[in-house]
Amino acid sequence: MTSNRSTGRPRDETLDTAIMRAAIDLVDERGYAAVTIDAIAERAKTSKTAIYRRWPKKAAIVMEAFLVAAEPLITPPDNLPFRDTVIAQMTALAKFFQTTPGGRTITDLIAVAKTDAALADAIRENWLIPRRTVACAYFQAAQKAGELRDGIDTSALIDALYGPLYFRLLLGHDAIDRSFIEHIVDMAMMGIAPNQEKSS
Amino acid sequence: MTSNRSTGRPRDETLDTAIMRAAIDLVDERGYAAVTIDAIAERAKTSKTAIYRRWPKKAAIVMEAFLVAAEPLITPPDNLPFRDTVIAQMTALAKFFQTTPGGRTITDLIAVAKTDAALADAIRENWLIPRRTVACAYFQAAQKAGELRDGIDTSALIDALYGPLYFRLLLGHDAIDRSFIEHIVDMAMMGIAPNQEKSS
Amino acid sequence: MTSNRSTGRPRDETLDTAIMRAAIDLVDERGYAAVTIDAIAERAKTSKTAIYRRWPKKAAIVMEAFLVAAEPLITPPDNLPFRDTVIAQMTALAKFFQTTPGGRTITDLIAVAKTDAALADAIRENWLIPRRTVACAYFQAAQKAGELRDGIDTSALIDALYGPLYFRLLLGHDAIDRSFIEHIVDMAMMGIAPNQEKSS
Amino acid sequence: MTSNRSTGRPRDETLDTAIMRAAIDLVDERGYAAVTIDAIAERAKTSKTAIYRRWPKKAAIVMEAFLVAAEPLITPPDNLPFRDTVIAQMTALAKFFQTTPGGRTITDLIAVAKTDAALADAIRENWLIPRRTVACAYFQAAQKAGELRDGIDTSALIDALYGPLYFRLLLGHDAIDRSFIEHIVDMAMMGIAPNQEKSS
DNA sequence: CGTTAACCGAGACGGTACGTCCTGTCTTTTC
DNA sequence: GAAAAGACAGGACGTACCGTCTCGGTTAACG
Repeated sequence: MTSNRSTGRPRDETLDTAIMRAAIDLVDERGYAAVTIDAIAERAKTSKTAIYRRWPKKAAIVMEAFLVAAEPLITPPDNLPFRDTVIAQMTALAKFFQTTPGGRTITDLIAVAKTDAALADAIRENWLIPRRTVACAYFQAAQKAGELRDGIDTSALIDALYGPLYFRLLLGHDAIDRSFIEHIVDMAMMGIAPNQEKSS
Repeated sequence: MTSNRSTGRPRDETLDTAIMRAAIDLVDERGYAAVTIDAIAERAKTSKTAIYRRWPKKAAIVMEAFLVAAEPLITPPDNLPFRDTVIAQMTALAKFFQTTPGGRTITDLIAVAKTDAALADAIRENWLIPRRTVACAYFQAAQKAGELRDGIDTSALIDALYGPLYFRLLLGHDAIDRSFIEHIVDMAMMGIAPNQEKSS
Repeated sequence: MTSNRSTGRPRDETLDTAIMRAAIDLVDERGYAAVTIDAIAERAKTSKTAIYRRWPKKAAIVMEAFLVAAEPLITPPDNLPFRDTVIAQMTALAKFFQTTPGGRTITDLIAVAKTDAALADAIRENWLIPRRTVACAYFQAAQKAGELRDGIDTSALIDALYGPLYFRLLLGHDAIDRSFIEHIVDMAMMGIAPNQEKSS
Repeated sequence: MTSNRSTGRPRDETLDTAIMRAAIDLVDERGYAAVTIDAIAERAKTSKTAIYRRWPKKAAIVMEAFLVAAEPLITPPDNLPFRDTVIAQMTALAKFFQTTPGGRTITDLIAVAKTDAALADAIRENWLIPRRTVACAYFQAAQKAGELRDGIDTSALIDALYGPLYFRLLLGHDAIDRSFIEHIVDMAMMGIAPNQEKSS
């Protein structure tokens, strides 16, 4: 046990959420780099001390706030057809990224993670891997059910589907809309589907 | 011609390259965030003045240095078969990203671009779009030659191929090796190839 | 009471004096213009932040340091004869100017004050006027006691006595010694003394 | 002979005056410290090069400009009474200091001279000593003519008269007007005049 | 029911980098 | 060879944040 601290003034737990709320709002308003700890403290009507007592650095606050803001893991419903399930999942993710303060934050975090190994680990372990695990399970089930041809690397498949989405999100060179998602899925699908024949 | 300024001491053009060289080396050694303008000036044996006369901020120096380093990368598509050509291009890009100082820099630039609109524009216009244009032309030629089935959005195709690559590059959750590239290409290929037949 | 600020970490008051000490020593060693804020911070073993929190500019630091150094200089006029009192005061001032770090500083301050109205005000209000007020009171008492002839403008008298002293101090064209002070006083005295008669 | 340079483009002698004019005007407008060499060059519609070819530093330009602007040495007319002559000389000096750009500059020069020994020398040799020499001669003649009592140190007398004037000029604590000058002269006079008697 | 210990706010602390400004020198073309 | 234009190295400026610290003052559970 790390601490069974019993005496002393207990932490004000409303502060945790107030700080994360302030952090994620400010990041959404100004962009990650332009947000200072002082500004977060001011917005949350608290002090730097209270913040540093909870998190070691800005990235950690924003990371936790992002995870809280993120939708809980959704296991894909089994009843829909394969294509519809994949499109629904990708659409939900795109919507989260594009319409919520928390979602817009992930790109900043990914960006900063390039110079912050601890943050990179946190993103992978708390965001990426859980989602990949779910997706992987779904695809392997589909594979077993004969919906995917043999020889598909499910890990590469996940990247083939979600990679383009993150790519446009991070580079911003083109829209992430229904049409784009369908194109990506269909291009993958027809390669994934078994039983295809080709004339050379 | 941008300027026909004739009087006054001309700029020392060796300084331009010296500064960019220093910048990109330092970024490679210490990481983008840890590099200061003073350090660049010292490494390039010049002064901050000379640097600020040329570029408005660190990102601009590094961006130009990156572009110079990446210049020789554009290889005209050769006469190989479609699949080989695509794999060769992607492999070359992956190699640039992973083995050269300039290449390792792009992720930092993409990161910073999230809070620097001018840099984001610069990346799109000077790096991304030129490459996409070349790729687009290649794919459209292939389409005309009957190597792609109808209905393929070449823009989405580019993202389907390169998106996964950038995705792993930026998130670092898995390796970018020969096998991965082949998986991505093959998944795309088999959906792209015309004349396929499927039994549902 | 200047402030009843109660919260927050209190200022380290030893820093105030350490900074002023460093400032005035450096000015004495190198001359006002050659002293930098960084050098003061280094000498005082503190940071620029701490200095700028207290004073807005170099002149303000040095001004306050000068005043602190000059504080003990104000000696109440004693019971000596008029001429002796005046000579004693002028000698004390000359000695302060010529032999102490703080005293040598005043000329630099007067210099800078020519392009710094706030400093000029500070010098007048905190240095010049207090001393003139004391001197003025002394001369008016003497006037009442019949030691000065009527029609003497005490303000002009002060300038007549101290003006030559500052003049030589600032221009440095000649020595400020006992003999000079006596000459000045005697020239003034004989014009000031009422009812004087002289035999050639 | 220093140089009988015959070849090459001759110096543009109008530039000398243009630069000095610009320098002294700018000092008058903004104060010595706020004037930069670049600003002088711009105002004089010339370049820094041309300035540095002529003078080694800002102080030297301004010093020479001041001397040019200063009235030529005036030997006091013999025909006036002693008191009138002295008052006329002091009034002329006060007027120069207070109403002309050049005159307002001297205080800045004296100020800067405290940290510039070469300038201090220049001021003494080119401004102060010539004037003191003339005044000294005048007072010694007066002394011989019996207008001054014995034992007067003419050097101290000059300081007693002009010191208060420079003092008010430099400190700016009070006006330099006709009344002030008369007070100073009269206080000195009555001490200087031999054999004087006073009623009441 | 007082002690105790951690919390809270406010803000000072040492430190680092910033981007600007000025200095005095230099390098080039033009006159 | 001077003039003009402007680039050059160097160095101080004053500002902004960082992450740490020191205060006076809560706020509960423990004893």
